[in-house]
Amino acid sequence: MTTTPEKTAQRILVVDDEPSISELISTSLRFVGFDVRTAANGAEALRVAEDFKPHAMVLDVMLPDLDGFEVCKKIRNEGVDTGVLFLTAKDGMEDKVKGLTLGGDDYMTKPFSLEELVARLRALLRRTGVDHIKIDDEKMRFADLELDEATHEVRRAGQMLDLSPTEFALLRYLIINADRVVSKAQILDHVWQYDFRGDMGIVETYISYLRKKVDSFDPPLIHTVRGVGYRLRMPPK
Amino acid sequence: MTTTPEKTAQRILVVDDEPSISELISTSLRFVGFDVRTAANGAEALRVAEDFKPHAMVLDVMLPDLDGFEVCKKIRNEGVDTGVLFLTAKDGMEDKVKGLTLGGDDYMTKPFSLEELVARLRALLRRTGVDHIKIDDEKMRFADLELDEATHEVRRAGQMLDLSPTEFALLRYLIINADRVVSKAQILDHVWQYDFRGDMGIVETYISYLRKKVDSFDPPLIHTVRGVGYRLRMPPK
DNA sequence: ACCTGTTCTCAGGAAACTTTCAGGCTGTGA
DNA sequence: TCACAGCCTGAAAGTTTCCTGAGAACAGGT
Repeated sequence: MTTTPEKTAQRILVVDDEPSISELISTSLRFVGFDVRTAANGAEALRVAEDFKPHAMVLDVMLPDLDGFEVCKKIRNEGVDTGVLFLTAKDGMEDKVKGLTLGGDDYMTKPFSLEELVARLRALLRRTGVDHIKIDDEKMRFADLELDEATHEVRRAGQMLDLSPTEFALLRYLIINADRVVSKAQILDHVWQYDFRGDMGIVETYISYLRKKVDSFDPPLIHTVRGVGYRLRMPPK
Repeated sequence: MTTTPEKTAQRILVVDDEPSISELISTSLRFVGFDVRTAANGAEALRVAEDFKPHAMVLDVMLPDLDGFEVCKKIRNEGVDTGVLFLTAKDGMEDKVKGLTLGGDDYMTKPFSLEELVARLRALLRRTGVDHIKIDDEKMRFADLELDEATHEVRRAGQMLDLSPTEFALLRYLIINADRVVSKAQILDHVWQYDFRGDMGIVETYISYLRKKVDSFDPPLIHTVRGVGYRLRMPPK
């Protein structure tokens, strides 16, 4: 996708009281090019939002002081026009959040995968339209590979491939990082849910699956960099 | 949310004293492209209407100061020519509303589904005819499927199908989002009433019903995308 | 009150997907 | 060239998701 470093990085405010989660999210978002700031509670969020004027927020529903909805409402009342991606534990809370997905906001239940988070956040920004910033359309491409978020279709050389959800997420991650080497640990962190406690063998397994489907064509695009990780690229001719 | 004030967006005034409802409605309407303003009571509604000149209003019958009919009457006396979609709780009121809802106006009882609200509002605008604004016609199509908003009739390959209201709404939602994957959560949010507390199993059930009726033909159009949602599409040839 | 069509819950089973594991292969450094 | 760590891949077990039938609950009309 060659995400050229945007002139005006989009500003994201991350609000979560668990430092580990908060940090996990913010480093990921920075990594993919957002301008991130964090807050650990509602009051701080309000303060930060005031002059940071985020384009979007990642907002835990359950905060020590206010709840996420309050925070959201207050910030908007302050005139900050921002989309919100709510985070919620996988419990009853889900219901409460549902209605909000209509306005263009969105929500995810914990635990989630970081890829998923980024994908949703991008979709959200696209909808809530900060239109002076160039937003990539829903299709990602690399070489003769084409991956469509909206339809979940993947093609190679025009031919449709049938991928499972995990395969899809893995390929998306590779495309995002096209031409760069990504380690198995990175892949695990971004494609799997953040609390996954399995071994990295599973990445190998999925790379193998992907190769069978994606690289049954010529030339192969998924390359192993021994001792380091994997890399998506055109082979030098 | 941003929604850069479109040149020709139709203006809707939402009047409801419950902020949560008001917000739910207005964000939804903005999301589908209307230019929305809100008011929390009759007096404010009059004030806003005066210079906003809405093409239509969504108006709660029960307001803290005036009742919805009064508001409606006064606004029209001011010379603002606007259709009205009344909202009413599901109680005795219904009959009264029915009687008073003449002309091109319409009403719905709470809770409603947001898709329904949008559909009705569009129908209303069509009737009260702001005809310099281009309006989509009442029939939606996808492949050999044909769905008529006005008559609530559905055909596949020219043959009439008999769908229940929920089935109809679900199919409409799928057609609106033809070719894109929609998650069960999205479906639930848009097709079911906003306070529905059930689980997503019901979506599966209704998809199953729809398939029996709609996809007893060839080719099947309703496809499941495992782990993601459903998608209406022509199968690849 | 009764019938009818509709909505919703539930549970079994089928299928798809994920994860683990182990044996074999390969590249690299000694 | 050998040995070994790193990698690949098939197979099987484990888990999740989806489909569908059956029936309870409900509403509207007669």
